[in-house]
Amino acid sequence: MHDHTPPPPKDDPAFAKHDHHRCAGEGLARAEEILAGRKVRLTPVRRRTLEILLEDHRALGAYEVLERLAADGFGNQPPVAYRALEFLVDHGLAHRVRRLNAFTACRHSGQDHAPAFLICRQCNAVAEAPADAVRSALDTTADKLGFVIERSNIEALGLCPACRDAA
Amino acid sequence: MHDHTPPPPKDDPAFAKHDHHRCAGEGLARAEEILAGRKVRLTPVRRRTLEILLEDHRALGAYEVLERLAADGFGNQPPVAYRALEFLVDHGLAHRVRRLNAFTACRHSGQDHAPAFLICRQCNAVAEAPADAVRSALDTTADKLGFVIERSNIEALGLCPACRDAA
DNA sequence: CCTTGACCTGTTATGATATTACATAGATAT
DNA sequence: ATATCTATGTAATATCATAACAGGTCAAGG
Ligand SMILES: [Zn+2]
Ligand SMILES: [Zn+2]
Ligand SMILES: [Zn+2]
Ligand SMILES: [Zn+2]
Repeated sequence: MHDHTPPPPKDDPAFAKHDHHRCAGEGLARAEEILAGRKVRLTPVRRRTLEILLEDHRALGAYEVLERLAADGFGNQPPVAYRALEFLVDHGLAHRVRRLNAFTACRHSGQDHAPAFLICRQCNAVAEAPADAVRSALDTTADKLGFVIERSNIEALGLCPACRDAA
Repeated sequence: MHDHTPPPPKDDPAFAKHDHHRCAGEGLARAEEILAGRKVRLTPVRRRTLEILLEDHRALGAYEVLERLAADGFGNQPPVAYRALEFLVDHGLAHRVRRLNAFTACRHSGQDHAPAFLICRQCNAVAEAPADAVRSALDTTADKLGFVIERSNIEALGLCPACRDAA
């Protein structure tokens, strides 16, 4: 007789070793595809901002992004970063993580969308978890009160698999 | 022949006319009960802060609270408000609404807890919706990735029943 | 009683996050 | 080429939040 062990957890790229160079490259490529359809431009600042966010599966504060941009020869005043970030968020290429007052690259540009964020308090990794079930539960809840949801943010703080094991 | 219309939505107090004087009074009374058990004090500033939050089913920014406190003869520097608010949040008598950088009185002190917030973008009402189903969906989602949730915030922006009807 | 120590309040100063307003430059369309 | 729209840069300011310290209140233990 053999055990029916539960299926091993499927790690999110944010929490597992992976070919991140490729991961980031794909993010950028997908962004270009998506924007090509719309009549908007992925200008140098915007592109660079996205690259910066894609470097890591973390969320960066606007000022952190700004420093990087300034170092790359772009403007060094807050609106430079905030505008580029707003553009990315508006086009679904990045998300704002309210709990952290920070921004993170979207890892599912175009698809799915309406993620839940899982934030590791130890290593600061931010994963975008599929949230269809969560959204649907939330919609049902709101519906019972006659409330119409337009936008929502679902964010959880805790420990990623690696940091939990290390503890 | 009669219609089987779906059951009417059960309004949250935040969205419906109700005896708010009583609603606020109960909030304060419940706070006293809860704190009585613990060895902490509901000092004048703290009590007044809670009263201010209870006045309305809205979320108030810390500086808004501070103004009110100062007008009542308390200190007029940010820590005065932030400390009182932190105390209330720590003891489950108020919640922080991250989307608004603001605080709202808890309407279910002691009970349940781990609400989802429904924020009306029109009238600014904030309702605390029961979030058990949502949390459970979120836990399941996190579990699949091996992530352990410690705290989470679930907030939705949209239109309350009244404002939706008005539109 | 009166000292001690915990806790609370007040104040100063500063840090962190975000937006408004305006000027200039670049792209697009006629 | 010119008008128009969009994007960028900068200055100034608004908004949100915390650190550090000084003084006051109060209850417990001597
Ligand atoms: Zn990656
Ligand atoms: Zn981690
Ligand atoms: Zn009420
Ligand atoms: Zn409303």
